[in-house]
Amino acid sequence: MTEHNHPGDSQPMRVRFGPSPTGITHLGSARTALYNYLLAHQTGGQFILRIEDTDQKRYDPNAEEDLTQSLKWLGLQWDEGPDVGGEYGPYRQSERKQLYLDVAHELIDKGHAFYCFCTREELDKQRKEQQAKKEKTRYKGTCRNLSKEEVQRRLDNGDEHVIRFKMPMEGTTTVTDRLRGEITFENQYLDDYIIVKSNGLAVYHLATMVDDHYMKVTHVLRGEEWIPTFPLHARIYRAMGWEEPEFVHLSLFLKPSGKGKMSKRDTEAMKASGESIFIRDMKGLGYLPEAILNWVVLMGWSYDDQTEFFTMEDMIEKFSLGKLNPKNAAIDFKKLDHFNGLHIRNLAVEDLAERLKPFLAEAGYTDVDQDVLLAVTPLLQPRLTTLDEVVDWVPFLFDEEVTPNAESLVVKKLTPEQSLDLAQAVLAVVENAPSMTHEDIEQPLRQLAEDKELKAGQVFGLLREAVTAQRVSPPLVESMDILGKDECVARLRKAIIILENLVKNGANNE
RNA sequence: GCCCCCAUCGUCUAGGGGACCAGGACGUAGCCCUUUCAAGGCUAAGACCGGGGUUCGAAUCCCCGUGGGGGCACCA
Repeated sequence: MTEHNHPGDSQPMRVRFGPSPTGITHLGSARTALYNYLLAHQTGGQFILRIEDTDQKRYDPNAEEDLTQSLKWLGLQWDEGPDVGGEYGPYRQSERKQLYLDVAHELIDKGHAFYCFCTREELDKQRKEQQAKKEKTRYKGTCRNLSKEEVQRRLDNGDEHVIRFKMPMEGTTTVTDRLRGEITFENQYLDDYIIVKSNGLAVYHLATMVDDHYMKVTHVLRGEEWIPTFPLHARIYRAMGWEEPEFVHLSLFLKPSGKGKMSKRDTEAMKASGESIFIRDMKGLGYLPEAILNWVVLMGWSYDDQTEFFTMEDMIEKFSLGKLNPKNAAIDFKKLDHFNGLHIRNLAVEDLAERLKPFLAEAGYTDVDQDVLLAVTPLLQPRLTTLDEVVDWVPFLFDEEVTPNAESLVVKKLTPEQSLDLAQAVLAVVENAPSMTHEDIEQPLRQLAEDKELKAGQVFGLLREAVTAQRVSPPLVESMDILGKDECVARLRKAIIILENLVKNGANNE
């Protein structure tokens, strides 16, 4: 176990989030970005957004837009980045090509890197041979010790080439990860990694180290999938004589089953069941950014043995590298639902009402009455798990025509005739009440139930169907109050007609 | 196949040699509250991967197994 807190943890941290624009922003990225954001804000440092677009083949022009939209929606605004600038720009790797080349050449001059003219075909062949012989796969070193003259000759000749890092053949490389302590690799199992491609663009390994150095990044937070190439990264730093930042390799998110990382197939299966790991989808699914953040911050980090509800403010105050957990975590959407409910309940009524509007609009309720919305929102607040559920609760308030179901109007344990009779009695109570408030309506209705030797539930059940025509609804009396007495009376009359018809038809059938 | 990381309830986790017959949360079950549905309150079941050490004492430290995960590209 490493110590929990390092002396440098309270110094301003310069951290960066470096996504490659190749796909849709997902939960794993959101967590990395969040941790970075938290650290920067907690220490008064800077959160840098750097676009790592050195792979032109996989480049997706929509990815960057999706990324910035997702981060902004989550509330993770960066201090420096391609759109906002900063004194260490540019913040897009494709615009920093020369810088990487300069470092690569310096590495060559210092004897830490070399030009390689081997063709892909040769390389593939070598690799296959090694695999067939069950040997470790490592570059054979054909171009490792070419003479200066030979190199110059082939360069002048325009021969296609890459630049490789010269990894020692023997000895070990020890690197330090914040969560795991020292990790030692045997150099013989490492490789002479390509650091500049034949098109002249650096690969991740070079570009990112160069950027982190020149952008004065103090703490690198990245996924654990980078541990295998960590020795290369450390060696680049050391070869250049740069001071290494602190490296923190975060645990990976596993699919809900806990078996492996999310694959494309998994994400599609998820969508079918109304779940998604893509931030832009989660918005439409009715999740709050506050809830997503709260959920995700706890996948790999904890505060103490009790507290789990966190606002952004809480997280900024309480987050710490020392409490990070290196164990991979399976995604659990049930827990997200829980946090979403918690954060919905934590919202101010006006705020929640505003956030419900897009979902109402989606269902066709484009011009809802603001007063009605504000009146019903507190009733919905403890009942909603996701925002989209609002449409299940409010049709009775916003639909033009509300028609109760005849069968449902028949009260439990009563005949249609008795139900009709009861409905008329209920109508009388409602008509006589001065208002639809608890004080004016609840007690008379209970009295009615008592007089008729019925359970309160039977009376309220009939009334609920008549007034809302919904199987479930917000609390009845409050709902009636929102509707107003006149509307309640009208709906009750309509229900009575429906019951009368039922009784008539029932009689005919007999 | 080779290299690396990880290992506490089904899941997320607390745990830093004695405070642990292992605590919290989600989920599950039951009860209470209740006009529907929730929310809320209470309760229950549920875990230290196995084996060796070290130690008076191990969930905690070490080793070996096993299991899970990741990496082995002119992708990141």
